[in-house]
Amino acid sequence: MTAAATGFDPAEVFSALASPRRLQILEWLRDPVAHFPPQRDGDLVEDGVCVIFIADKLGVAQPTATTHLKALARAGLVRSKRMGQWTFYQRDEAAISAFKRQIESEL
Amino acid sequence: MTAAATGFDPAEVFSALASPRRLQILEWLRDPVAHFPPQRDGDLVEDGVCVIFIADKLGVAQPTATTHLKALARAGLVRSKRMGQWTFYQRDEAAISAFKRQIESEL
DNA sequence: GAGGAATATAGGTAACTAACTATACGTATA
DNA sequence: TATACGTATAGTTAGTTACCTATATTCCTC
Repeated sequence: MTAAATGFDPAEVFSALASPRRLQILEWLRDPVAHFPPQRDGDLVEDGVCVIFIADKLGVAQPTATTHLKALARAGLVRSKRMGQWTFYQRDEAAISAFKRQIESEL
Repeated sequence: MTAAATGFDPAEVFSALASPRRLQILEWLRDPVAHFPPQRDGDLVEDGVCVIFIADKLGVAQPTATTHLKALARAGLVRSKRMGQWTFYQRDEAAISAFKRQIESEL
């Protein structure tokens, strides 16, 4: 019931979080302006951060970063926004808060 | 700093939680009396639940259950207590609460 | 001290994950 | 319209994980 109600599969969310790389991404995305350079197209805060910035900062190839970001998105922790040739990723704060509440009561 | 202060490696704890089996174990251990038969040696609540009960209820072989339980113990979520030939496992509520607080502030 | 019981360890296999390179796809620009 | 750029997908490889069976270890009991 609870999983269906919130839309979370707890094991999937925990799997997404079970990676230093992905935890690092989530931390950076808490304050994109502090961690990434300005973007030409798309606002760091309003739209999110483009894949290449994240790949570079992580020190991994772009497809690897895409995989990590899609894992976070599948878990519901981040949202992606496609704008032209860019895909911007940002935290889904509402979903993250909902997940925290679920942990608080169920763990 | 935070990880060292609490003793948690967040990625390791999340890895431990990234398994339906292990989440199930943690849930059962919230109320051992409701989920397991009485034990001859060792109190379900005071001492914890023996490995075989957990293996049987999970429907896996005993070594598999041991592996899951050691993963939870390494993450700090459960404590094991050896009494004679039995090893009893119980939740470490203080550690679980500390982890929840860490998530609340850091995630 | 021999046998049995509970747990741990060892060893093996199948499935999954993380990383890479190469390439395809879609959009913008020259 | 050709080219370049950002992202996604495909394919490969190495490492990890989950499970099993078999066996070792430890402890209790007779």
